[in-house]
Amino acid sequence: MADKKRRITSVDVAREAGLSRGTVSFVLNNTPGQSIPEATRQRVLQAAARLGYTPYAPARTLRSGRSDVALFVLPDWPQGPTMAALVDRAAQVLGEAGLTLITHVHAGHDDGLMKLWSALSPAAVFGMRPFTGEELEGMRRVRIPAVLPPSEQPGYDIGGSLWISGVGRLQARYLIGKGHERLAYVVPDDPRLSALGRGRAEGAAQACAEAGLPEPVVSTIAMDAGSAAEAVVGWEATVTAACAYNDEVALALLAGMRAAGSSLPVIGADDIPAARFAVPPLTTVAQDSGEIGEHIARALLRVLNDEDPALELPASVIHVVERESA
Amino acid sequence: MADKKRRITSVDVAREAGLSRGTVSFVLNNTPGQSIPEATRQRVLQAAARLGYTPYAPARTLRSGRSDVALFVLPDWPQGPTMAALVDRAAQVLGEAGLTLITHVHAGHDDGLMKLWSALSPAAVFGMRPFTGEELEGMRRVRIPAVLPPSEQPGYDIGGSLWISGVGRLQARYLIGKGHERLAYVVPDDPRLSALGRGRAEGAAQACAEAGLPEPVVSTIAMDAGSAAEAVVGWEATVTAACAYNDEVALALLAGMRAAGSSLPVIGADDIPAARFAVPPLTTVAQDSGEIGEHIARALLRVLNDEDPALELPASVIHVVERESA
DNA sequence: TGCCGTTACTATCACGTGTAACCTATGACT
DNA sequence: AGTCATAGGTTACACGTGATAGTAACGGCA
Repeated sequence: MADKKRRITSVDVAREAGLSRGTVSFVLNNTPGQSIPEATRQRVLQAAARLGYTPYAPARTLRSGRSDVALFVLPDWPQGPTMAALVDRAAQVLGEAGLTLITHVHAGHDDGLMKLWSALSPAAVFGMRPFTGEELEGMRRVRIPAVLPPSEQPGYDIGGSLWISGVGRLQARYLIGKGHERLAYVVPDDPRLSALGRGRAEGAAQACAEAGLPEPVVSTIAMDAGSAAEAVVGWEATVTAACAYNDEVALALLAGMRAAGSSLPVIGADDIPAARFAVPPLTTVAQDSGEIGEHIARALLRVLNDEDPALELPASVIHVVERESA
Repeated sequence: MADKKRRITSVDVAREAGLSRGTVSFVLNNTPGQSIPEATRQRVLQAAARLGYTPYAPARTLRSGRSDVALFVLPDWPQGPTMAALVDRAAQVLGEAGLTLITHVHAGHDDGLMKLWSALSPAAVFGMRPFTGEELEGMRRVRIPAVLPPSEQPGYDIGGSLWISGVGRLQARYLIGKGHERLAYVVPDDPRLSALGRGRAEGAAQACAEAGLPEPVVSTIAMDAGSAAEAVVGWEATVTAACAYNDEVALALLAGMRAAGSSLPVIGADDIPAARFAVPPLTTVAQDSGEIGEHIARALLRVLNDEDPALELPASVIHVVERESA
């Protein structure tokens, strides 16, 4: 076999079928407005199958100006199963529309994103984190058809506020509904999470304001029981319940309270698998990440069709999972 | 602005600089064997910067036959921070070599991988899970230069055995070192995890055999405390300590033992953040995922240079984190 | 018969890039 | 003065594909 050398192109298929390359292309793309007898069509299809022909994406993209990959830019903070389910479902929906979903974790410690666009020239990009002005400018330059950063981009807030401040709001409302009036909001000291942490804390603050209550005390902790215990002790008797930025922080908080000998209601966020096994089992705000993923995918597809992307994400995609910690 | 219409090509840069496109290309790629005076070089560079020129990847790939994206195929089972750190580090190493790392979670419920190769035509592919024969055949067809599935491919076992059976072996050895002679190995009932679960259980079995002990009892549990309690009760008094497939299973097991009123030593795997906050804090096997990521990246690069990829992964990348659960 | 319309194709261009081949002054050397 | 090497470029081709324009054969119809 001359295997190692050349890739199989549509020219090979044409030769094998005894037809011209144009005809092959018409058949393989079922180009509308062409009349092709069934016999010829089969001849092409079988020749292609026999040779194992696969169209070469770069050439196709170059010619048509449209690639069929969609790109999700993920932030580098730790991603749980929530995000995985979201991406999985989005991939499924986009796949039905002929798009392949790719994810890229971008740590932000370099200008990798620029390279990424030029390396992929994706048909659509969605950012799980807001893009910087510089990044947006770069995308504008290479004319990427669809951009949907969560929030911060007016008109493009695909429910970003729901994931972020919405979660905080729901946590606070739940505790307020249980009769608590002085809340704490606990965020981790990981700088990568600070933006998101602030956003959720603000959501909680809004809920408090709506209920005519004072703002929550915001405490930053390191991810160990000692640091959490310090924070708990610092609240003295003023705080009666705490929201955690996510379940891991909530677990740290529970550990801290065990160490400090205190015991306050705690509500987490994300419903990680470990939450149900905590002591006590953790009450938390869960997201229907599959639905969110589908939602994002559909919005991307609408943007690709030059339609209005702004779909409202139903509030039902986040809800409280009540266990015993609050 | 005629913004929306055309993308900026090297022709535009050439016109702006008052030179031919060839010269522009030579400068931008600093092609060796060309003599270009500094003045001209600057003229080109500044023109490119002024216009915000970015080379168009599909065209470049088409011409050169070599794309600069590397692809990690991730399995669809839940990925923790371990995998994230691995990918992040690998992306960094590959980035230094001019490659952009892309990840794709493949649920396996379709033929998406085929599409993926044709959509990306990556320079290199690494699979976090073994590939099927069909998939390998597809890759061979489109002539993807590098393939490094973990294990199962002779000569391509880039330490796969270390992550899989190696972890199980280390868990069992630790418990054996503590004087236990009858072990259980607990795997989750998630079918996506069964292959990996079996692999780790086999590692534990090997360690037992080496120590002249009977095989571990393998128990499959659903991820809730009730199911875990059942398994624990089923062991009666024969089992004196348990290895868990991962930390989440270990946490379930601890919850199950609380429910069943028993208390056996348990060792987990992966060292997720929640492990240190468990009751009791979880002893577990941690992996230095950054180092593993770097390792994989370097192996990929070697394969791209037609060198031998087989690097030994040092055993030090996995180690026991001793806490109180075992 | 002459003209038209349809069928079933083929020939050709364009996409943007990398690079081998070619071209033209300018000195240097015999 | 003639030859030649070299710096400093320019031209032309190839990569594989999608689509548009063209063309030969053929049937229908006046």
